[in-house]
Amino acid sequence: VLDAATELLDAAGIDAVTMRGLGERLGVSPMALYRYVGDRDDLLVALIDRLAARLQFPPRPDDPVAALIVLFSTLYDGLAEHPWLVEVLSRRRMIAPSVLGAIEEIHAALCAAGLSIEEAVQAYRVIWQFTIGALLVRAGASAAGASQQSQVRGAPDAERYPTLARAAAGWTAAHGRDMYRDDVDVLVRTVIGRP
Amino acid sequence: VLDAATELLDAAGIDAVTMRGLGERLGVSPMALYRYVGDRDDLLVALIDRLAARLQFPPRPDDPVAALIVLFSTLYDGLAEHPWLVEVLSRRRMIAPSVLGAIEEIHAALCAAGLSIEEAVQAYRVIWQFTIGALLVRAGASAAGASQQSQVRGAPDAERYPTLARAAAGWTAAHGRDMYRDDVDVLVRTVIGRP
DNA sequence: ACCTGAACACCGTTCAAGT
DNA sequence: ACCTGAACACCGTTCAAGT
Repeated sequence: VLDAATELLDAAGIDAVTMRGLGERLGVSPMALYRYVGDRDDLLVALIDRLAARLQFPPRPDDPVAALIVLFSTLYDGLAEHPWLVEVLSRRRMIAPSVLGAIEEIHAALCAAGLSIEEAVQAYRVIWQFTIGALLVRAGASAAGASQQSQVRGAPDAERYPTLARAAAGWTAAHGRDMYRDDVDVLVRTVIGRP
Repeated sequence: VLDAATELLDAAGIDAVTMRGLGERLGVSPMALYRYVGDRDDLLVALIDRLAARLQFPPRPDDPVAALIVLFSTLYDGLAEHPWLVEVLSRRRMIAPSVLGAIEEIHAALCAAGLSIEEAVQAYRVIWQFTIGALLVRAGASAAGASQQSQVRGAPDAERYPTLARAAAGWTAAHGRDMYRDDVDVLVRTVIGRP
C-alpha cells in the first residue's frame, strides 16, 4: 500500500508521488487508491509518519543536555533529507505518532535538567520551532542550490546597512555549513540556564 | 503588473494566483505574463517582497531588548497573515530586499545589547529560524483548523508517555493562543544573557 | 517588442458503472 | 467489497505564428 509510495519517493522524488504515478506503479487505476487513502495529502502525511518511524536514535548520554542535543540532532538530520516535508507540514498540523517517544524523552530530559513541567513545554516548543525553521531555511537553500538565487551577494551596501556589512564575514561563514548542531547546542544550554 | 497579482491574492487567496487566472484578470493571455516574470515561482517571490515592503514597523523603544521584540513581532505578525508564504520559502532561498532595513536594525540592537558581531549573527539566525518555524507551525494549525486533524487528542497514554501526560495541561493551554510574543521574549533575553 | 492560439504533458477528483 | 473508464475542471509551459 504505502510501501510502493515509499519506494516511488525514494526512487523518483516527491514530485513523482502522484495518484496517477502511484497507480501505474501498482498496476492499478489511480481511482483504486482512493479506497485506501482518501486524499493525496493523506498519503503524504502517512508517508511522513513512515519516515519518522524509520529514524534510528543513537544511545542517549546520561547528561540531560547531551541527551537533548542527540535527540534533536537526530530528528533534524532525519527530516533534513526530505525538503518536501516542510511543505506538507505547512498545510497540515501533525504530530507523527512515531516521534511521540522522542518527544517524551525530550520533555523528561528537560525536567531532569531542573525545569518545571511548564518551563519544559515552553522550552520544547521553542527548540522544536527553531528546528523546523532551520529545516525550512535549509530546504530553501538546497533548492536554490546551483541556481544563482542569492540576492544580496557580496558585502551589503555599507552606507545603508553598516552592521550587516560588518557581519558579512560571519554570514558567508554560516552560508555553506549546516549550523544546526552548534545552534541547538547554545539554545539547549541557554534555555536550561547552564552556560 | 504585480498590482493585479496582489489584488487577486487579497481577493481570492494564493490558489487563485495562477498564470491563467492572472491573465484573465488582466484581460490578456496567460502567455503574455512570461514576458514579465519568467516563472510562476518568480511571481510568488516578487509578491512576497511586495508584502514585506508593506510592513509597518511601529517606533522602536530605546532599550535593545524591547526593540528586538518589536522588530521580530512585527515581522512575525506581518508574515503570519499569509500561510502560503512558507511554502514558497521552502522552495526558494530568499532574503526580501525590503526587510534588509529591519535585519540591519536587529543586528544593531543585538550589538547594542553587548553581543559581538559574530554572536549577533548567530543570535539573529537562531531567532529568525525560530520565527519562521513558528510561522510554519501556525500555518499548519490554521490549515487544520476546523478539520479534526488533531491526532493525539486528550491525555496521551500515561503509561508510555508519563512526562507528556503531565505536560498535557500546558499543551492545551498553548494550543489555541499564539505564543510567539512570549516565546520570542524569553529567547531574546536568554540569547542576550539578561534574564 | 509584445502578444496570441493551439497544443503538450500533465494534475486531483467525481461519479456512474462494472465484477 | 473492490476496481475501472470516461469525464470534469483545471494546471504550467513551449513554440511557432501573428501585429
